[in-house]
This record gives sequence, structure tokens and C-alpha cells, in this order.
Amino acid sequence: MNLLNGLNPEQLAAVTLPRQHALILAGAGSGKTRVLTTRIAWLIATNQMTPQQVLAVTFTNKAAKEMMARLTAMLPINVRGMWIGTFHGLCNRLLRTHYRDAGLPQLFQILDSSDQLSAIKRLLKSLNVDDEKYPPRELQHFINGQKEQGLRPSAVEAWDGYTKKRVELYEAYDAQCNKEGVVDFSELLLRSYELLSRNEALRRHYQERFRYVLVDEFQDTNVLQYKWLKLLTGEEAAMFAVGDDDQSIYAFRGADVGNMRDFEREFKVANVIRLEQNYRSHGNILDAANAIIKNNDNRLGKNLWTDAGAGEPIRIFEANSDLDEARWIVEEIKALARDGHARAEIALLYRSNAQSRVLEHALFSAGLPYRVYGGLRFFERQEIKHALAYLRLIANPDDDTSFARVVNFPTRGIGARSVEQLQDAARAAASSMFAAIRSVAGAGGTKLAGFAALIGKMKEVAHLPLPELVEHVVDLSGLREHYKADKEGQDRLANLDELINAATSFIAEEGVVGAEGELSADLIAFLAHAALEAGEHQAGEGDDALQLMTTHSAKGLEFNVVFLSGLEEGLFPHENSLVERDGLEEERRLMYVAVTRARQRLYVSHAQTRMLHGQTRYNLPSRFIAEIPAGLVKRLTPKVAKSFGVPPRLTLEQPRAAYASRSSDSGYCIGQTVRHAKFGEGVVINLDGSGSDARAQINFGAVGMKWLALSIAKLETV
DNA sequence: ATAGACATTCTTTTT
DNA sequence: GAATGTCTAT
Repeated sequence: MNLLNGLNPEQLAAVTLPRQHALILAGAGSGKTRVLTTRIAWLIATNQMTPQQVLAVTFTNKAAKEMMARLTAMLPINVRGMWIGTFHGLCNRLLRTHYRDAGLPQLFQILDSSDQLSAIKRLLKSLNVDDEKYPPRELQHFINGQKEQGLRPSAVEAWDGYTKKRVELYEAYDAQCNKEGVVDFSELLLRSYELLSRNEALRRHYQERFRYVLVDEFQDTNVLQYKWLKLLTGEEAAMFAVGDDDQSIYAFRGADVGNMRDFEREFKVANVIRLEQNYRSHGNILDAANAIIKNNDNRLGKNLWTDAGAGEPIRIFEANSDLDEARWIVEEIKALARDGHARAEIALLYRSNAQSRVLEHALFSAGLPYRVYGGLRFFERQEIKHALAYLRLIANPDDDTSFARVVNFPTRGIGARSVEQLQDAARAAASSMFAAIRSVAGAGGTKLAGFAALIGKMKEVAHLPLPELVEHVVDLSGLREHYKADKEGQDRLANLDELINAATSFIAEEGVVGAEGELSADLIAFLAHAALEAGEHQAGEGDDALQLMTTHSAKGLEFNVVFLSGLEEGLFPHENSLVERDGLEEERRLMYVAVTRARQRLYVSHAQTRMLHGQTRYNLPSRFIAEIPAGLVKRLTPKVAKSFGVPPRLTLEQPRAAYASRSSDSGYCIGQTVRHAKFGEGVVINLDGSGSDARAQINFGAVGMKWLALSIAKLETV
């Protein structure tokens, strides 16, 4: 059968496995996605199952899409109706179908992480809880952590008062969500898990339906996801789990590699298939990756090999500063481009998003086109979130998070005072803020009624096709006018137009056909889409641009050339990881993932000094560099060694003249006395940045030491 | 009620 | 360096 052509023996064994539980340990670049999709295609093509009988779960929308695209290419089937998707996407589908049984309103809305955070802040405020003692972020982490283990408040073990209080808050948070008809990400999972475990008929239905359950990136599943999979697999279906323990890099958000061992044991997996032949990288790169990961103790064990040649050595570069590093990368890229490398085949990877700035700056000045992945997503931009909040209120006026977001944006004379009154009224009536509007009297009440009328007006056009509805909402809400008046609002205006486009293409791609209700089903689907797929909705997709991203988001991708920058202690491995349990091992796996992204050439660089959080840091080279065998390495020295001069380090021993030169453009110099309206007299002890970014550290004596932005702080010279 | 000035805080990774 | 929060002047 030609589907199976070109598979190696292990891949073939995995693809054609009989209907039994299986664990596939798939190393980086070993053709994991191919195995997964070919297996589905093979099972269908050989009539072992119908397309309806498969459940395939991935972590990212990208992976799900790719799977569907490949399947379409292999088989003449319509993948639209198949249960292939992310955990969250599939749970959403489940809950939309069985909303009543799940105890949810039909039009429940999904909170993304930032919505969740503001919901928590609102909760703490309404309960008068000290947010110093219970930081919202920390509480969010706590709540999600419990949910990801499948624990409702009543099931959480709390021994100390602090935890008890947090559990209480968890309970109150859940109550608030229920009242408002919203669910957060982890709730999607937990809610559908509970739905299926409590409702026997429903569980049977799905267990009988799915004969094959396939899971991608199994090493990234958390406890709840594993339980969810177990439930759906039931007694009859066979679970096919593909994963790589060496690429487990999401423990920080609850992923539990232990699931791989548990799965093997609990499902009595008879044979574990290892895919160890790598089709991606040259030998040296693979050897380096193997050497690095060998330093981890907790491994299931596996060694990648390739029959491609050794290839090029790994190039290591030490820069004086982060700026230097960026400029060096630019020079190398220019040289690569001259040799005919496509820019899109070159990736710049870094550990944390903050590091992209310097690189972007250097690329921009050099006129090299680039594309940054991650960072601010389209649906996370404030103007988009505002527009979506209006749309959500149309669907569900009880969504207080959305309500609070836009009740006074654009400003319409409803201040903090009125909102507070409204919140009190809502609490007294145990209703949503929207429902409590009528009970607020006075001027504030009139304004609020006006807002309610505005939402009402939007509802009147809700039957229109989605793109038109969005357009009306953008206009009626006053968002368009507001950003038009804002001199820096042009980008935001463009994004709002882009939202209308997004609605158009959403309808074209996955529009619900013929839905003619008072509220379009398209709207609900679109809102879910916006929350679940924050979206790679970025320009420049097709261009030949350099690829910039974090090492995390590079997982699953590959490039001919990879630059791995900022390989410094404290940065990579990240300093926070050193105090976390098994943190260093996770960092090392991340390094392993990063290295194995490269096909032909790998650069590794680090800098002696780096600006971070507005401070200069002096970092040692990362321990991971030392873990690469010397025989695989070529150390590079700058071609024009002295041309990238770094400013001299400031030390007390240096003569005053050194300071004078640094200070020239800010108008201040070190040692100068200044007066601040509030802090009084002080002495400049350090200067930093230039132009509008210039800052000064000033010692105000008894008042203390302050860093002030010179463009903002009004300083008098004395 | 609102806008703007300013300080403080918090920085890993993200479905 | 950003994003958020707080304070002050209008």
C-alpha cells in the first residue's frame, strides 16, 4: 500500500500496529507527525475504522491543522467533522453540544488567561481581600493548578490557614464564573471530564464511538488531561500515545512526564516503540544534542542517530555585549544570504521574549525582514479585546468581566464611583452587573442605562452576517471614533479593520451554515475561536523573512540554520529554574529541543554583558555550552574585533572623564546635585540610556535611592 | 469624572 | 522596559 511507502521499520511497525494500547517514543525529527497521520489514514483506508471513530488530540492548533491538512492530502475524505483538535478545542465542542448536562448556559463564554486574572482581581475586591496577602497572579496559578489535577475546592487538602483561605477563594471564584456563565481554560477540561464521568449514558456513547484514541506530544499532558483521555478511551478503544520525554518543557504549567510511565503501567503497554532515526539534522548537531541530554537523570532513554554525514561543526561565539551579539548575528545572516540561504530558513531563538528587542533592533537597522512569533497575539490586543467584549455582551450580558472592561471604554461618563455602586447593587441582588443596572439611581444610573441601551442597539443588529455585526459594533461602541481621535491609534484602527476581515475569513472557513437564530451561531463560534486560538494572525506570513521566536515556541519546527542566542547562566538556564524542583533538567530539555531544531548549521552565542530589566548584567557562559563535546565545536572570533566597542564598565576607579562622556546627551552628569519637587535635593550617582530613555539614579539621602526617567521626572539643577 | 504624571512592580516559558 | 496602579490637578 503506497501510504506506507518510505517508512522505516520502526515507523512502519507503529503505523500498522494492531488495535492495542501503544506508546511511541519519538525523538526529535524522527517523523512523529508523519507516523500519527499515516496511522489514521491507514486505519481508514484499510477499513479498520471510519473517520468518525477516531479521536486525535494535539496541544496546539497548529499541530491539529497540520494533521488535518496531511490527512486531506492522503485520503479523499472530509476532515471537518472528525474529532481532531486540541484538548481545549475538543472540550469546547463537547460542552457546546451538551451544555445542559454540563450545567452551563448555552452561550457560555471562554475566559483567556488575562480575562481570568481580571475576574480574580474583581473577586478579591468584592470580597475585600487583601491582594498583597493573596496576589491575584499567585491565586490564579493556584486555582489552575488544582483544576489541572482534577480537584474541586472540596477535594483540595488544606492544612494551614493560608491554603484554607485560598481554597475558599477558589470556591468563590468558581461561584462567580458560574453566575456569569463563563469558563476558563482549565475549566473546559475539568467540566467536560466531570460531565463524562457523571453521566453514564453520555460516557458510554462516546466510549462506544471512539475506537482509536491518538495523542500527540503526550509528554505535555497534565494529570487532568490524562484522566480525560483514560475516560474517553474506556475499555474498548486503543490509545496510541506519541511523545518524547526529552522534549517535555511544560512542567511549569502542570505537564507531568510521569504520565508516560503511568500510561505504560496502567494500560499494560506491551511494546514501546522507539523512533530513533533522525531525518532532520546532521551528525554533529545530533551528537551535541545527545551529549547534552545525557546529563539528565530522569529519562526513559533513547539515542538519536542519522545516516546523514557529520556536517558542519557547531559554531560558538562569545560577544562582548548583547548589542554586539546582535550585530554579529546580522553580519552572519548577511553572509548566509550571500551564500544563497533563504531567510525563512534561518531562525533566531532565545529563551525569553524580552531578548527579542535587541535582535529586532539590529535586524531592523540592517534592513533585514523578520517575523516575530509569540509576543502579543492578535486577539490579545487591547482594542481587539474591547471589541470582543462588546460582542460577548451581546451574547451574554451577564459576563461581568466583559462588562467591566467596556462599561466605560470609550469613556462615557461612568466613573469608578458608579461602577462601584453597580457592583454593590449586583452583589445585593445576586445578579450580574448588567441586570443590576436598573437599581442604580441618580446621574450614574442614567449613564448606565445609556450603556444598557447601547448593548440593546447592538443586539438589534446581531442577526446580520458576522462581519457586518462586527463592523456595527466597532462603530456603535465608539471604538472607531475613539481611536481615530487618538494620534497613536492608527495601528489600532487597522487592527479593528483586521478583526472584520478575520470575521469574514472565519465565516468562509468554518462558518456555521444556515444558522438563522436571533443570535447567530457564527458569533458564538467566532468568540470561542478568538479565545482558544489567540492566533498567529500576523502580517508577512508569505514573505522571505527571518524567524524569531522563543525556544518554547520553536518546538515542532525545523530550520536549515539556527542561531541560539543568549546562552548565559541565569538566562538559559534561567535563574528561576535553579530553585525549582527538577528545574535544571527541564531547562536542559529545552536546550535539547533548541539544538535539534537545526538541520545543517547551528550557531550558539553568548554575551559578557547584557541589559536586562534596565540593568547591565554580567553573565557567565551557560553550562550547556560546556556540555557540548569540544570535538564538535568551532569557536569563532570576531572578524573585526575592535570595531564593536562596548562602553567601558563603570567602576569607581575610573576617572571622572569617563562619566562626563556618558552624560553629555542627557544634560546631566554624575555627581551633579539636583532638586526634585517631592524628594528634595539629591545627587546623581548613575546615568543610563539616552534620548527619551535616559534615566538617572539619584541618591536623595534620607528619602533613599531612586531611578528616575529624565524625560518624565522634572528635575531642577541646583 | 478624567487625564496625565509618576512610582512601583515584575519580569520564563503558553494551550 | 512595559504594564499596572495610584495620586493629583483640572
